[in-house]
Amino acid sequence: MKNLTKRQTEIFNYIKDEIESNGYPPTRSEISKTFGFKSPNAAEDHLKALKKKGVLDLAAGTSRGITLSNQSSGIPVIGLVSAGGPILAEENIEKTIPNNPGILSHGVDFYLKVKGDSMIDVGIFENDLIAINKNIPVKKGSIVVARINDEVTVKTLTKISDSQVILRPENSSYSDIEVNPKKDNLIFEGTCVGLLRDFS
Amino acid sequence: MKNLTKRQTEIFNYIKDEIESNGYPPTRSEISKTFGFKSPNAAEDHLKALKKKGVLDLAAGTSRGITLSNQSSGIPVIGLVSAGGPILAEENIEKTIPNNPGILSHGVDFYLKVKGDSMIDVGIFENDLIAINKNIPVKKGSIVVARINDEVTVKTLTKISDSQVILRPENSSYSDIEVNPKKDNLIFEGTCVGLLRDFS
DNA sequence: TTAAATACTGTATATAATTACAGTTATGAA
DNA sequence: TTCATAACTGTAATTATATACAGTATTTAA
Repeated sequence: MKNLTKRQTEIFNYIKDEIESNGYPPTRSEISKTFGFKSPNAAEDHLKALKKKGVLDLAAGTSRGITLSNQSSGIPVIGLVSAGGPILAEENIEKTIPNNPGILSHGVDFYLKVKGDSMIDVGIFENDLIAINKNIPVKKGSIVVARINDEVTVKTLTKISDSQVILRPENSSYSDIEVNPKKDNLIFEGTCVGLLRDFS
Repeated sequence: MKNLTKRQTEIFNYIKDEIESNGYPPTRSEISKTFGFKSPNAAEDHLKALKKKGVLDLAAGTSRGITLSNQSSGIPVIGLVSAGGPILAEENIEKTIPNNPGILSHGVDFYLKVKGDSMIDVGIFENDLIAINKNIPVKKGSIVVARINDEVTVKTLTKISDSQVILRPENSSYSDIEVNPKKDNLIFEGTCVGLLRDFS
């Protein structure tokens, strides 16, 4: 998101939520009422700012003519992760796909396109898209996206302690990966909350 | 859909399309303009009829306050198929989940909840939801939903001719199923176009 | 055959909604 | 210091929108 202020983020999220739950965007006065503005122009100003920052579009003269821009409405699909930067860096985003609230039980921050066959025993195949939530605390038994010394991998987390983390490939041809979080640089990028496969 | 007339179906589909492409529902006059009505009341009447038939909801006094009802916006998830009737019969619908245009390359008519392990070698596991399109012509190599003498099954179609159809389980513990369409009652319910798995 | 439903036209009005203009106050960058 | 941005209040006007009422003609189910 393009440097939204705290307040702008609040407004933007409200609009997004309204669209999702109501099926149509809010009016200026509905926004004002929600945030306690005494003038609908406060909402108007915010909408203009959000439009200027490219996160939404406004249809002139149209009631409730607010739409989320492509940039802000889609969920990024991450292909290969380049070394160094954050996983959601621009250069890693292969495309975005529409948000699909209600299909999975958890929220999805991004999709990761699966490489290799290390998880086929749990039915995760190459080129599947796995849905990742960044905020669920990782726990034993979960399928996690981990970054070990800048290499990103998807495995089942089978042990987690201060001195030892074990990541298990779900494929009998591969061996467990043991990581010492004190020595190695281990980051959990998120937990797998779903899987999407497209037969095209 | 609850016995919509031809005209009502047209109106309903237009509203659905507008919501999908614009992000918000149309007004009475937009509907009227599209269909050539000379009075916005024609649209009003249609909306009332569609509401009465339960396919949409109207928020009173609210501009563009049209929402598709759950019934009409969701895609049915089929659990166990009872013998005799059509696969999409009311009693087979376990729940509905929101439509997700843009995620899969083909349209989805329903989801089928997978039973058993006969397709695990292609990564289709028990309780996965497979997305089914009813209208794609079935062809060799596709994963299809077939009904053989009233029993519904998901298999790979490996041979199809007038006298012999072979359905292959993707699990080495199972054997091919040979069907003679002249003797057995064989119906193809659709082609698998995607897969959805929820890790909850 | 009769009433109800369908599919509209035509008119009218209250109110919902957008949006411009004129300000105020605070903050951070040039 | 000064200007741009942010975050509002307050007022007002045009226009967008919902929606009622009164009709007409046709089709469909009881």
